[in-house]
Amino acid sequence: MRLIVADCTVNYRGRLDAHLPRAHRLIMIKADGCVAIHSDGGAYKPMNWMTSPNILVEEDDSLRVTNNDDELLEISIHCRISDTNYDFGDEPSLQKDGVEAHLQELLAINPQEIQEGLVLVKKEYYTDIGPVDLLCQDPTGEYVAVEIKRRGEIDGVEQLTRYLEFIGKDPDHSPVRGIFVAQIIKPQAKVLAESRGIAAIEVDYDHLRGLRRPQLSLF
Amino acid sequence: MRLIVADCTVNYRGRLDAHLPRAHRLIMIKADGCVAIHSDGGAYKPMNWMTSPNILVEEDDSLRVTNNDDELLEISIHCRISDTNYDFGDEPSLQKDGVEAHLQELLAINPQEIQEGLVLVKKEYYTDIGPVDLLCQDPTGEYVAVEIKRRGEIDGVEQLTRYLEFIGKDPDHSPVRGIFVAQIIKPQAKVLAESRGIAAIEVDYDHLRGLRRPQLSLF
DNA sequence: AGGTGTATGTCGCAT
DNA sequence: ATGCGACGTACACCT
Repeated sequence: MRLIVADCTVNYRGRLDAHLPRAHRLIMIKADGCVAIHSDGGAYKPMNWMTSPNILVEEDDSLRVTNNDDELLEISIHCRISDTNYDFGDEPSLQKDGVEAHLQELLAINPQEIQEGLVLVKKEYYTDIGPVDLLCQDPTGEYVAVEIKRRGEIDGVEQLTRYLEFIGKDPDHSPVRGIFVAQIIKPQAKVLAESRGIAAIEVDYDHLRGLRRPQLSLF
Repeated sequence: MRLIVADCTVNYRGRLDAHLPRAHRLIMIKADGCVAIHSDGGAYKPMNWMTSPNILVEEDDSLRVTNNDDELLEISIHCRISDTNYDFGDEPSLQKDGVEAHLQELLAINPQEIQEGLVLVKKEYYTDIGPVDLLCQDPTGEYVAVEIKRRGEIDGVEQLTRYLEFIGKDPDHSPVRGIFVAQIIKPQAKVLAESRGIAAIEVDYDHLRGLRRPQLSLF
């Protein structure tokens, strides 16, 4: 990783045009070639950048970065304050846990936690318009499309509505009803869902995590 | 801006749990207090971070960053390779051109560029479910809701559909039809829009920028 | 504080 | 390559 601290002016031309007037900034060039320009405030994200792959042409007083989408990042360096290079070696992989995927797994194993009697037919059921999180059947044999979110908002209801519209046209899986599942569901999303005949159900992640395997039926 | 290059281990606990095994990385602490941990590859964005405002507690061999949402970023420093601090002074503001807001302004001045005879009623017409980009009227007096995107995709059509549904219920602005405007509209979005009776119209930003004022009518 | 929309969103996965 | 959904999305702006 190369870190250049410099007094510089920056222009970007591509998906939009952007101009950074002259000031002191950090220019970060990573091993994969991506370039980012950070100011000292505002946000953790850079003010300007160019992702990899790209072509970097360096001169004494400038860096010109281009990619194959005709985007251009041009850095004029008025004064170089520092310019250091570090070898970081290998990066061991980042480990993450606890996102929607996990919630989906837990509910796939325990669909009865969504609604009494639900049985899983297919996890990640791929339709032409996108994947349905869980396709289930209820005790009457009716199909149930389940959309799972960490936080339930309006766009999730829209998404499930599209799936229901699509699956409803498929005679093999029709009739079908929808259930919108999330840890927390916003009032608007709840209203929209119910106005469309979609059940909105909140589930507790910690409770689900406690269930290692399907609950044994008492009957 | 403070830049620490160090051999470190990182843990984040909050909206998810994440763990970064021991390796060499850059720790960036900006003037506003936000903290970001960058590896040397992958992307311009940090592997882990904590936005401002937060509370940073520093010890010889660790940084502990917490915020008021009970999120925790914990950096154990095994070996400090460098630790430097820079004063960047003021950051003059970033200037951007070509974002949706500009497209919206240009079309608000020249609604006839969307469709012959359109007249602007209100820019950013706020409804209870969100702002409609442009509310216009056509020569017959019918209301026209215009949704503007840089790139036209399905979610934009959904958005406009919600607005139309809502405005349609308002006797003062009913009947209403919709127009979906973008520089480029994806085929699926075009199909979805037209299946809902919404016109999908592509406009040229550079052409619009050339029109400083409304075109004079020839008639 | 909460809701909604934008972003040079980025990223990953399936088709 | 394109389509689609998730993201610790972050962020600005309006009610």
